[in-house]
Amino acid sequence: MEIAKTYDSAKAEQTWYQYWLEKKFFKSTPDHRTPYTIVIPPPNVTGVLHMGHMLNNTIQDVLIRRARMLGFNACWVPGTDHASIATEAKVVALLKEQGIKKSDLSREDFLKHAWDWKEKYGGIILEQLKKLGASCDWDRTRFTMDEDMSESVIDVFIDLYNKGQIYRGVRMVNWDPQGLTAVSDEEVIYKEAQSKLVYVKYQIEGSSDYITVATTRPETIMGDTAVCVNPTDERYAHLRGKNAIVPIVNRVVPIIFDEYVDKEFGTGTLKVTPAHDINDFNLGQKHQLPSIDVLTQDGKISEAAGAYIGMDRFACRKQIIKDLEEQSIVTKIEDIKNKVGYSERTNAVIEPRLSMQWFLKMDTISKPALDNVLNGEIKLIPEKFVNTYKHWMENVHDWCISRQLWWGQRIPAWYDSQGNTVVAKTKEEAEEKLRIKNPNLKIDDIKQDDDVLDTWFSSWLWPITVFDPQVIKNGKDKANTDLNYYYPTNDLVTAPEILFFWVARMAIAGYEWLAEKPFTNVYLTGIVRDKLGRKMSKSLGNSPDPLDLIEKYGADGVRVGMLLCSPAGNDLMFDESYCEQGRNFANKVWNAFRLIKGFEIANTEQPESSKAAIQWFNNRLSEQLGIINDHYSKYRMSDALMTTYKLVWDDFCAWYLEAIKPEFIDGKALPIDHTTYSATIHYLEDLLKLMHPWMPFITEEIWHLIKERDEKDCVIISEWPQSLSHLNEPLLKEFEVAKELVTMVRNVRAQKQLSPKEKLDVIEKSESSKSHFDNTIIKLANLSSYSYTKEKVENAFSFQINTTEFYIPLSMNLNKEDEINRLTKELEYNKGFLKSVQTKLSNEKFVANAKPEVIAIERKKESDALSKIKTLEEQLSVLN
RNA sequence: GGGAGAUUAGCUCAGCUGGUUCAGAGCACCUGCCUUACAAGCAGGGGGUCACAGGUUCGAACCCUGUAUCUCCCA
Repeated sequence: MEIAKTYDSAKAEQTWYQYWLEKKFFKSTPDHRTPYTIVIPPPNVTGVLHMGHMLNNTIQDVLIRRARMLGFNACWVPGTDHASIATEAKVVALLKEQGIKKSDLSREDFLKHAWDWKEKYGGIILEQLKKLGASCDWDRTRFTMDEDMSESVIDVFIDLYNKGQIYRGVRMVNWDPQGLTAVSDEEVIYKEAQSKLVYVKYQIEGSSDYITVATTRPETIMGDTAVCVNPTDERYAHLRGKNAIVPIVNRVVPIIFDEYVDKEFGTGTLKVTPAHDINDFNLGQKHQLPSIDVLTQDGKISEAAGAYIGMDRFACRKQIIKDLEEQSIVTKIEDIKNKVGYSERTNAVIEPRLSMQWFLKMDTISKPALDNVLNGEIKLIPEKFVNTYKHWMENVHDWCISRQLWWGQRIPAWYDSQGNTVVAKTKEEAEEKLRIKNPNLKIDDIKQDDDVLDTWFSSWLWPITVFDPQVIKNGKDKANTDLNYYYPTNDLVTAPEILFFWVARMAIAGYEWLAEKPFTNVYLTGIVRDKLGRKMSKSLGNSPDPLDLIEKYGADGVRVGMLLCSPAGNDLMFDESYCEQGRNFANKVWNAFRLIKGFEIANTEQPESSKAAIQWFNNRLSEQLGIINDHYSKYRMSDALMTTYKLVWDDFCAWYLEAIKPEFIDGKALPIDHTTYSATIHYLEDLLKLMHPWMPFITEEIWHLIKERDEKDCVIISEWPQSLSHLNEPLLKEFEVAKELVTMVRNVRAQKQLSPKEKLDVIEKSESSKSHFDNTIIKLANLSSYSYTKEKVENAFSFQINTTEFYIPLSMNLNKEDEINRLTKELEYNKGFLKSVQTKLSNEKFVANAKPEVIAIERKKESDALSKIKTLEEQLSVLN
C-alpha cells in the first residue's frame, strides 16, 4: 500500500468521527464497569465556538478518552444552556430587524419566536464541538429548558419555598436599564472609570449657612432624603437637629449623623438617596428615611423626581451640573477614579434600584458545599481556588433569582387581586390555595408572576437532572438507574469565572437534594488571552476562529497546541505558533509511521544493536508511562502531554528508530528481521494509544493503516498500556551513557569537520569488556569498532563520561593547543567543583546535621571529582 | 478599602519534602546540513544575579520578614 507523503487531517477527521459515531463508541449505558462521568458545562445556545470552549472541551475530551481506554464506562453528557438574558436579547434584536417590537407581542407569541430561534441556531455550537473531536454521548444531549428539566426547576423552587428558604421582598438590586431586568451580584462587572466629583452647596434651613456635599451622581439629587455627616466630625457638630434644603426640588431634609460617613472623602458630607445606592438604602432603613425613586426602569428621570422628567440619566447628569453651576452653588468639580458597575450581558451601567424580587436565602443551604470543599471531599484544581471559594462562601449574600424576562422558567407564584400570594405548580393548585385565603376568589383574578428564574437557578441542577429529571419530584430514594450509576460525576472542567455562578451552586444543589456532591474534582482552566495578555474577545477582534485553526493545522494540531500552553488555573497566552508545533508533531508521527511501513521484512537474523534497542525502549516506554500517568493523576495536563511528546519524538523517533533502522547498502535498504519489526509495531501501537487522547484522529488513522483490523479494533477503545512490573534501571542509565557517547562522537565529527560517513573507532578505558549497547553505539555513531583497553591511548582525542575515559584515534594530527585549552578548562571546572564539595565536607556542622544519604552523595562527588582531575592531569601531561 | 496568588532564559512554563554536576523543558534564536521517514526536518550551539533587600540554616529558586511590580477575587 502506498502511504501518502503528507497526512491529510481533514479527511481523517471526517472519516473517523463518522466511524466512531456509527460504531457507537461514545455511547454509554450503565453496566458492571465502574463509571467515569463528566457533564459538559452547557454552553449558551446563543454561543459559537470560541477559544475558551476549545480549551475547555479539549481537556474534557482528553480525560474522557483516557478513562475509556482505562476500562471505565466513560460517559460525557453534552447539552446547552438557555441563557435567559443573552438569548432574549438576541431574539429581541432579530425581531427588531423584522420590524417587530417585543412590547407588541404577547408572552406566548414571543416565546414561539424564541423557540423558533433556538431550533434554528441553538445546535450550532454542539456541531462545532464535533469538529474538534469531542466524544460526547450525543444521545444524551440535554437543554436546560427541556420540558422535564424545566419541571424540575419549578419543583426545586416550590420545595425551597415550602422549606422557607425563598422569600420575596423589596431590595436594592442591580438593575440593567438596557436589559430591563435585575441581575445578580455576580453578573456585575466593576470597571474603573473617570468620574467627576461635584461639590454642591445645600442651604441650611432658616439660615444663610450652607453645607457642601460631594457627589458623583448629581442626577439623583431629586431623590435625596437626608444629608449625613460623621458624628465625630467637629466641623459639622453645630448642625445637629438642623435641616438642609435640597437644591432643584427645594425639599427640606434632616441632617443625620452616622459613623458610616468617611470624614476624609470629599467634604465629609454625604447626600443620602435611599432609592439609588445600596449604602444609602441601608442608612435610610436605619434612620427611617423615605425613599424617592427618581429613575424609571429604562434609566430615565421619573415623574417622582419633579424635574427633568423623561431625560436620560447621563444627559441629566450633565444638565444638572450646568444648572447648579448657574445657580452658583457648585463650589468645585474634581476628577476622580471610581468603580462603576456594568452588566455582564448588555454592558449597560448598572443602576442600583429598589424593586420587588425573589430571593434564596444562602446562609444555611450553602454550608455543606463549603464544608465539603474545605475537607477535600470535593477537590478544586489548582488548590489555590479553595481560598477564593471559602471567602465567597463565608460572605455569601442572598441570591436574587428572579429576572424580568420571558425566556426561561416562569416563577410558579400566583397572586390574587387582594394581594395574596401562593406558590404552586399549576393554576388549579394555585386556585385551591388562594381560595383558602380568599373565599371570594374569581378565576380571572389569578395572575402568575411575570418573571422567570435566573438561568443559574436551572443549571445548578445540571449534574442531577441530565440523568434523572424526575428525581426532585420523586425523591432520591426513587432515583433512576442512570442517576444511581453516574452520580456523583468524576470531573468537572470549567472556567474560574463561574466558580460562584455555577460550581458553588451545583455543589449546594447536590447536597440539598441528593445529600451528595455532584463531582469529585473541579479542574479550573485559565482564561485564553492573546500574547499581549488581553482576554480574547469578539469586540477586540483578537480571537482566532477555532474552526479556521482546525482547517489550517488539523484538529489534532490545534488540540495539542492548545494544551501545550495551558497550565491548570493559570491564564494562557495563546499564540498560533503553538498550533503549528502541534501540526509539526502530527507530521513527525506520520513520517515515523511511513518509515516503519516502508520496511521490507525478511527472515534474517536480528542484529545485536536492534535487540539492545528493543530492550531499552521497552523499559523507557514503561518508565515514561509511569510519569505520564502520574501527571494525569495530578491533572498536570501540559506536563502529561509534553512527556508524551518527548517520548515519541526524542526516544522513539530520534533514538529507537535510528537504532533499528536497516542500513543501506549500495543504495538499497536491507530488510528488517521479523522480531524487530513486530516489536516496533507493538511500540508504535502503544505510543498511538498514549497519543490518542491528545490526537484522536491521526492515531486512529495510523492504527488502521498499520494493518487490516476487525471493525471494532480501534485505538479509541483499545486498552491503555500497562507498565512493566519491574523497571531495569541500570539498563536505562547505561543507555543514557550510550547517548552521551554518541553525542560526543558527533561533536568530534562536527569539530574536526569529518564527514558523518567516515567511520571512526572508539576505545573505552575499562576493566570489563562488552556492554549492552556496544553494537547500538557502533551503529548510531557510525563506528568501525568499539573496543576496550586497560592502557592509556596516546595521540587520540580523549574525553570522559562520568569517570570513564574514552579515546578516538584520528588520522589527522590533533591541534595540541586546542586540546590543551579544552582539557585545562575542564580541569579548572572540576577543581572548582571539588573545592566546593570539600568545603562542605570539612564543615563540621554539615557533617553533624545533614542526612547520611546526603553526606554519602557528597563523598561520591568528591571521589569522582578526584578521579576526573587525575585523568585530566595525566592527559595534559602527555600533551605537554 | 479587604483578601488571594504570581515574579525563574527572548516567549510560555516546570522545578513536588531545603541537599544528586540544580538552575531545567518546549518554542524562538544562532551555526552547519536538501544524509533515500520527516526542511513541518536532522546534527550541534549560545542564553538566566531564580523581581529586590534583609533574615533563618551546615546548606535557600524553595522557609520567614519587608519592598516593588503584575494578575485575580470581593466590597
